Amino acid sequence: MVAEQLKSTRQRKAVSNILATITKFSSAQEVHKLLISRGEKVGLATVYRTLQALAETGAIDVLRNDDGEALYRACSTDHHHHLVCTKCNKTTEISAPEVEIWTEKIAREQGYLISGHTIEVFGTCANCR
Amino acid sequence: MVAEQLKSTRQRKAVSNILATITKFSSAQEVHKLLISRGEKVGLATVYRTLQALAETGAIDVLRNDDGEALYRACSTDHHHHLVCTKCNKTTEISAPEVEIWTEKIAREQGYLISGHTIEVFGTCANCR
DNA sequence: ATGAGTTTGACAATCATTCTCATTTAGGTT
DNA sequence: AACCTAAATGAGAATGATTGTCAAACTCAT
Repeated sequence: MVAEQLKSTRQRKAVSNILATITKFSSAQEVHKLLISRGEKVGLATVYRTLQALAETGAIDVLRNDDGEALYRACSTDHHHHLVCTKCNKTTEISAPEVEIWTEKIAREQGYLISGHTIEVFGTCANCR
Repeated sequence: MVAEQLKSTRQRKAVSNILATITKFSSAQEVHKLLISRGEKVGLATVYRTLQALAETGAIDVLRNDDGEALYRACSTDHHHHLVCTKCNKTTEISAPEVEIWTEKIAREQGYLISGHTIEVFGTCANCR
């Protein structure tokens, strides 16, 4: 299990740059369209690969919408969760130390070895009300 | 918006019966295979439709695995969350009043009108360790 | 500048899920 | 019991996100 070294390419920079300007969770398809509309030439498969790679390193966050599509967003690097607007996908990061602790406790009680958890809160943001 | 009345069909009963015997989250495809292997003649599309219908009424729970596939399971009807084994998909229901409260608080602080939330804890169960 | 290993892109291939529509059925009505 | 009509089913086509393929282009240490 050797650590992968990601090479710095024009395409990867473009994806990272776009992500830095978006505050909502976006699908690979959306990111790709944005890139194209900006005049960046990047293949769709490359966008998929880049987003997945970034997600694996923890550089960006992933979640699934109701249709099972993967949505990505650049976030702070420390552990946190999300408050997501179901209308516009706008996202607010939230942290919840107490919930983390609860999670650990529950798992231990049931004999599980925790590998991760998902906590997303969905609703309508102030703007979309 | 008139309430739909679901007719009682052989196929729907078969799906419900199978679900009652499964304690892990299963995909529509898996449920379909199980039905077939039991000699039940049910179309794949019907399994999909039935599972979705059941999920909509809240009769069964849905969640998405890492690949974005929808997984279903018959659960208790009151509000709860899940501890899911990532190896075998075995599931333990958990309830978390304190987390519900926290959820409400956070949303209110951020001006969101909550529509729902997802809390799933993933790990390896005692058997799969 | 060079070479090995990565990455990319165009497009084909997957695969879960949904759609279509002709045929069958459930459940209420005579 | 035969009838009616909306709902449900099934077989297969269609969709659409995601992944695989592989030759060509690129990165980066030397």
